[in-house]
Amino acid sequence: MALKAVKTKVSLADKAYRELKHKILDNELHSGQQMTEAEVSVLLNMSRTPTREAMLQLASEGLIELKPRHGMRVKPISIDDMQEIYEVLTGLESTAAALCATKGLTSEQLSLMHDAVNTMNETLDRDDLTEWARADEQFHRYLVEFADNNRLKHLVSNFIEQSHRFRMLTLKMRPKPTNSNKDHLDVISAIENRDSEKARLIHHQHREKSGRMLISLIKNVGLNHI
Amino acid sequence: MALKAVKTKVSLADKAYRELKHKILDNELHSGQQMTEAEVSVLLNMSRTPTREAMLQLASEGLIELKPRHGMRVKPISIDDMQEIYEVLTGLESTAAALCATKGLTSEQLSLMHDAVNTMNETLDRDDLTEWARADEQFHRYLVEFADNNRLKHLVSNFIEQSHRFRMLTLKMRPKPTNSNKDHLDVISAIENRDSEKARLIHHQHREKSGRMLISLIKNVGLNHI
DNA sequence: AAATTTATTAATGTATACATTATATGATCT
DNA sequence: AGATCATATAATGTATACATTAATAAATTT
Repeated sequence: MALKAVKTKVSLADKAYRELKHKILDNELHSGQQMTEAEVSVLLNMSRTPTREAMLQLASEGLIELKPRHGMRVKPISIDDMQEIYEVLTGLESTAAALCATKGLTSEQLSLMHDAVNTMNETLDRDDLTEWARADEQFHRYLVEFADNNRLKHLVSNFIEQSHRFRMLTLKMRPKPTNSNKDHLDVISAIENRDSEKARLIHHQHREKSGRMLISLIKNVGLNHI
Repeated sequence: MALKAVKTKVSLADKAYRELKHKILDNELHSGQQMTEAEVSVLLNMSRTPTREAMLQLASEGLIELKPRHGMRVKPISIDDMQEIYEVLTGLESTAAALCATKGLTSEQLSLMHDAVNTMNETLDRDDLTEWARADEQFHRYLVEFADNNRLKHLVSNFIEQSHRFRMLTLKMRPKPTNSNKDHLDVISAIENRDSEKARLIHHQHREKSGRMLISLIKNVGLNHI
């Protein structure tokens, strides 16, 4: 039996969206950097139409801003922006934690969350902060995915992306996150016990605290924007 | 001195977006109704390009879904969708209530909220449910606006829009909302007392209860979608 | 009559052309 | 040198043309 190549047709607009987003999140396109539609279409090697659609989408997601006759600009994130982003993200994830406790999780789901906590411990032990951050984000994404609310999941994903650059910037500046996992385990425990208020509260305090710390780190370095 | 006409240049894409949105929210375009790009461009009397941009935006906001070669479809809202929407909306608005209490409101802001409550009482007294709903929504929008977080405000606005059709559908089916304003006043009081947990909790229970009621009303009529 | 195959049509995604006009540049004046 | 005005240019928003191909209709086979 001949093996057929699986061919998923990706539109150019979708390709443009993904590539631009990747360049922004990985700092290949810097904060404040401007590009006209024509420049973006040259960069991505396609006509203006799909790049324009991609840019409109990224603008609605808050990663870039569009200025007529000046094209797109990678949105600098001010301290106020960070504050806003964290307030929303904290509220959304706490809602997810509460929903997990209300709806209940399977043992497989709980196991995955424990795995993420274990990975965080291991990566901390060997001082691998990048991998720690990955496992941390994975834990948070599980929390939201298992809340079983697709709209919530997409919202949180967008806010995690918006916060990506300042989380990565501060990763090497912050104290080693040795207490993080106590909160994570307490949240898991509250979920297991179906205590939605406790799950919500613990996670809320956890997120609020880390948001405050990130913001003060950035302020202490004298940055107004990133 | 000659009076100059104030001219704000609105793009056709923006015009298309607003008109389509208006038609959906006011049920001029019915749930499940399909239109190809060409049909929409005839309806709106413009070329496909701006209508396409408008449709992409409305799709990302969840009011329509796009299906290649079939165009757009006004998104029917299932019971599950309603549940999701209310879970998110409840979480977001509760976050706003808590933020209002944390940040504190001016006496003007508090006065506006009291005005909305008074309007609700008056409209209830004369059995004007449509105006009551307007005042109710106004109260909720104040809550979010005064939380002073632009991202949160836009999110809530989008979810209020998504919930608009089923709120309007159930408006005449629901019991007269005689207890609503006790909750509203309690929230205002908690905000005045700078008690963020209490503001959050009261509002959360309030929203959760009304969400459950709306959903059960729709189920009792035997509808799976609206 | 139902199932399968073939041909045709039309819908989208993209590229390109065009019109409008904001912005940059250059010239002139103070 | 700085301010103002005029002009040219280029960026966007829109319309239109084109290529691809999914979906539908028609023809053929069972």
